[in-house]
Amino acid sequence: MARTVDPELHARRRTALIGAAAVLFAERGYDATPVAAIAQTAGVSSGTVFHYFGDKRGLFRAVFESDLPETRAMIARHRDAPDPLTAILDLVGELVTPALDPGAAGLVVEVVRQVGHDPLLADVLAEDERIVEDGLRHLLERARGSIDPELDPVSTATWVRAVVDSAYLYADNPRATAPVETVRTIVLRYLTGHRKESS
Amino acid sequence: MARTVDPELHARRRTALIGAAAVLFAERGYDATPVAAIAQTAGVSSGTVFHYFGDKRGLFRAVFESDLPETRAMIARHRDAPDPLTAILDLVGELVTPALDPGAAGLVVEVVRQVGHDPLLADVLAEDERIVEDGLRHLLERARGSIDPELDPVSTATWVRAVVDSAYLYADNPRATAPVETVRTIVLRYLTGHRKESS
DNA sequence: GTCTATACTCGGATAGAC
DNA sequence: GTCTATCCGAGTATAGAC
Repeated sequence: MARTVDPELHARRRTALIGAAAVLFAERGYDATPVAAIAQTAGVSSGTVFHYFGDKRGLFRAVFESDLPETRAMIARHRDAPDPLTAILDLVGELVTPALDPGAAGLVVEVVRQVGHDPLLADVLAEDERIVEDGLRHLLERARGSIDPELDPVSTATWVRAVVDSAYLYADNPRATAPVETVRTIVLRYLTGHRKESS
Repeated sequence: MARTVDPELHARRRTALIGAAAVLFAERGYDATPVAAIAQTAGVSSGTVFHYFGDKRGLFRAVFESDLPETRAMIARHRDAPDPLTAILDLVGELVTPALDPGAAGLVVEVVRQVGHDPLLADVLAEDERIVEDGLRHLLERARGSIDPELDPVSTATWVRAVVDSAYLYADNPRATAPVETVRTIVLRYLTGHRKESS
């Protein structure tokens, strides 16, 4: 045995690296970002990166693994809210908010690029999707009374997620104004707009 | 002057190549598809591909350039329809329909991957977006009376397009059932659902 | 550093147009 | 019959995998 590292320092370095990786991968793209640049931004040596994450791919994956706990917490927070429809809208708002980050669009592109090359990354993303979709489905079932009864909770949960994702796709489109408010409105009207149905 | 080729044969070869390229790029991805495989599928030699499209990138681009005229025609067809709201919904339906194609999801991924590497491809896609968004904006302005008056035509046209694109993003998701009908419903309710607004 | 796979080139062959 | 745009496909240079 040798030196045991301060676990708090360890965690701080991890988050620093993940943060730097998210920014640089988003700005310059995965291939064009040397691991050394990320290490330097985070203030550690490039060897440390490999020690923490195994390889460059693992670092990229960690960016998304790191929000799994947050996603879980977010879903848990809304799961048992008194008004399920309001909970769905608040959840949707929270899900869209990170799309306001300037790097969001860049990261989306890199995810699409990399997911085909890294099955483990695909697993991480699938897990994230599962968590969100389960939470939405549960809330949709609870909201049965206040939303369109024709909407099947399973496919509707997927479509709500689809609309949320479109905000990420359009994150750098200047005409896609007020994403949080707009996506909330679209989802609210989709779920409740079963009155005035023509055509 | 010398040998002028039968223009019909020329066009047939072009479409055959574009069709084969669309299928193979969607199935195997851009990098993993040799030009020779596309040439063989289309029944021409690999040299002909370069003769027609310049380089591999140009062939990929041609897949999307080739539906610019169709997009223009589609927009023109709906532009002066008597009922603008119905026209918007029909247009949305037509825009989503190609997402039913088995290759749609694969092609979307490849577009996202390639667009950063090919400014000319970006131009083609931007032109397609411009055509669709102009058409939608025009119809939204005409529909002023029958839709939510708070909706700004410019940003709403973009958001409608965003919802349409989400159907492509989710084209291979088995839970995203009935994309044409669902996207039509989402858009209809978004545009007209200004009654029951709570939260 | 080696080696495979493949994007692209190029000289020659072909098949109309005149 | 000649001339040349078009097409073919083997060859080459090279980028990426291991």
